[in-house]
Amino acid sequence: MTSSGLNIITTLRQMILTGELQAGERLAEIPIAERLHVSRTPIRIAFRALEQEGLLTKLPRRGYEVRSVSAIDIEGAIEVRGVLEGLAARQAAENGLSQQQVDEMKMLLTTGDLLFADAVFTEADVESYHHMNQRFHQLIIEAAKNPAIQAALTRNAHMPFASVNALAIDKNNMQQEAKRFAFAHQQHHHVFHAISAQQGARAEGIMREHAHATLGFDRNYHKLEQRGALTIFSQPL
Amino acid sequence: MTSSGLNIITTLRQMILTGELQAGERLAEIPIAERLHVSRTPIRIAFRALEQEGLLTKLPRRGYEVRSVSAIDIEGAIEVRGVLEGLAARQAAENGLSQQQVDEMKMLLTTGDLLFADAVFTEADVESYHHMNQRFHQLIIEAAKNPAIQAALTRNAHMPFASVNALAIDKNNMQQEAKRFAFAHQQHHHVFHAISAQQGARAEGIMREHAHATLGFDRNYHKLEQRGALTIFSQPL
DNA sequence: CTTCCTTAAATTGGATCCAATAATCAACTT
DNA sequence: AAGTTGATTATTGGATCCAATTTAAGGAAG
Repeated sequence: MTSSGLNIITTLRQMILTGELQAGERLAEIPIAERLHVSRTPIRIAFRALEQEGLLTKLPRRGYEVRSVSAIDIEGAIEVRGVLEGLAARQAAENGLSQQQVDEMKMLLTTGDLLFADAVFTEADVESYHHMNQRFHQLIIEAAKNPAIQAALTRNAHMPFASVNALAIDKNNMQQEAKRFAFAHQQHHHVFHAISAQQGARAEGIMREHAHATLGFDRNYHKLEQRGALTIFSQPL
Repeated sequence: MTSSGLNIITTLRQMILTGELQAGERLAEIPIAERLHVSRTPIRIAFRALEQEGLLTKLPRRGYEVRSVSAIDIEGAIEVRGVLEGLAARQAAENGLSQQQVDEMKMLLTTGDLLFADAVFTEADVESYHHMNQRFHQLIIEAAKNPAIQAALTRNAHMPFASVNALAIDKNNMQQEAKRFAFAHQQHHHVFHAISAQQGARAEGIMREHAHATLGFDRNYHKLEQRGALTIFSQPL
């Protein structure tokens, strides 16, 4: 009885995203199969799926390796997410929000506001913000009613985040980071306002810019990464 | 010795795209395996891959089915492609084209021009245009130097085209169709001009609009489809 | 000491076998 | 006659086996 209640693809994806399997690490079927106490069959399927997701790169006759991405790759993926979520925001504005969606968004925005009401911003707050933020973005994508957006995003979502692991924050400088988060959250308010007012073009523009808030703020995240103090969201702020 | 020189995923993808496997058709592993003279293993891998590509939908305990998409899905996917290729055009403009890329694009544009120089526009011309067009778009994506764009597009490329098969043209009305193609080709010229002039925003705008040329021109393609006179490109015009 | 050739190990790809589970159909009971 | 229950079938998921191929290593010869 293997311990995993969930399927192998999910397990492996988590192992990559959490950094348990490091970027550049070479993966062969048999060792991984033994490590997860399953046979090669599900591993083979998982490797191919993860390759399509962009988390693994196939090496001709040497298995797969965890994809490592450059800063350029990350910036490129952020641009892509920007235009996709921008499109989502515009279509959401065009479609209009349901009352239920409006209510939930207001609730999420208030939740975020409260995080910045306190004087201090802790790592626990980052976690809370992350959950709130994730749901907020998901709501807009749902409101766009365009399944192709979600499809394109899933392909991209994890892509840039295989090499680094977790939140794009400098844990040693939380005061500074709090300002970044607060700014990003202001953009949430503006996006919500634009969508509510059916201002599609404006909503799109804000959302595109908002994508850069993920980590484009200052470009020194490479240094942070090397210091091990960096963590990167697999979802935009 | 299996006959297929190419891999199973490609084979199945072609069968779906050409309509040999029809939209809504239910696919079980064993029958398909026998039909392609391979074992279940490669079929299982292929089904999952094709599911991720968006060509197949999984049915809980009943196998897979060829995804059928609605007109709304198609329009949504066109919007997505619009923003992605728009981004590509903008980044291409920002990066600038190499001399080699300029030369090839000019060559492609000339090739297209010649197709419309004749009085008549034949189905063979459509085929020629298709090849030229595909290369033109690919060149812009390459020039963008953003691998995330290509990744997001592959996920989307086939999505809307599982239900219909081939070219988005009304074969019974080639004169009219020729005008559509000619217009789309003019947009190619404009995009090329904007990119060459490093006008990123303009290049992006034209490209976004150009996506609609794929079939958004007149919205009666549903009727055409029902008449069996419709065919849809798996690449934009 | 270096280089080339031969051989063994590693590794993937495909085929088949076995188990688990859900769907379908038929029979039996009320 | 209809509904329910049980059995059979269909179908997927995982494990193991076999073949093909490539890489790596080691030994022999120059």
